[in-house]
Amino acid sequence: MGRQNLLGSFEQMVLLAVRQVGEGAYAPAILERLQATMNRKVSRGAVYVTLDRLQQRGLLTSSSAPAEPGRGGRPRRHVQVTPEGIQQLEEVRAYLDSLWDGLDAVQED
Amino acid sequence: MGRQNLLGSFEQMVLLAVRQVGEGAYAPAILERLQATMNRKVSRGAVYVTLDRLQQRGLLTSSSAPAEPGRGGRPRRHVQVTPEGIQQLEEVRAYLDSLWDGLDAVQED
DNA sequence: GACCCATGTCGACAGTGTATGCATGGGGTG
DNA sequence: CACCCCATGCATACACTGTCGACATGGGTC
Repeated sequence: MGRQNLLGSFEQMVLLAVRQVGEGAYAPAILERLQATMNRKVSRGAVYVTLDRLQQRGLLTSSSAPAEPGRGGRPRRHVQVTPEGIQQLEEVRAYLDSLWDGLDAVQED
Repeated sequence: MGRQNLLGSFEQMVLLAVRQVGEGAYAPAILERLQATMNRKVSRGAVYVTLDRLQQRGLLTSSSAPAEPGRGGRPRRHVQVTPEGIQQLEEVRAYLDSLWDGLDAVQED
């Protein structure tokens, strides 16, 4: 069983975007942040599905915000990264950092 | 077609491990490096398959080394990351760095 | 040549990445 | 207040990645 899975690349980015957006983080805002960073289109569905899966794994929690005033729409789903989520983010980063170590200097060839 | 895919987490790690091992990089050595870094078991198959896929995408090249002396075995398959591979590694890292920006400082809450 | 070890390759299946399209809930407008 | 519209969210589908276990191959050793 791969129950010790690493976060995927996109999952990491979504979690990080959630943290960056902060307080009222919800899908559309996260999406925008992602697109701005990666400089390319990201589909809404991709974000929602990833958010769902992350939540099922306990890496983030969500709460339904009581509908925004102004232009209508369904109540927003606010998400927040859990400590566990933060921990996993840091874990992957540590691995990558460790593997990058020493590689920046010598750009072979 | 998702032909503009990001490197997955594991793919990144494999590519980085290849670069770290350097010259005679081949699966078992890469595997060992990976396990040491992640501090957990990684199956040999996972490494080989990933190496294959990465090669098919042109992110690394391989050459069959004329069998090692000493204790027998099949000829080793030496791999090397291509410039394109390096570029993609840097791209993902840039995105992640960008998203991490500002999150280390304030761990309030 | 029987056995063993180091490598490499296959095939299968779960998990992640991504897109398209449907569902829902209010706000305007006539 | 019926309808259209827009902002969100959700569901489905399918390709790509992550992982494993088992099988294949090629040389040493005895």
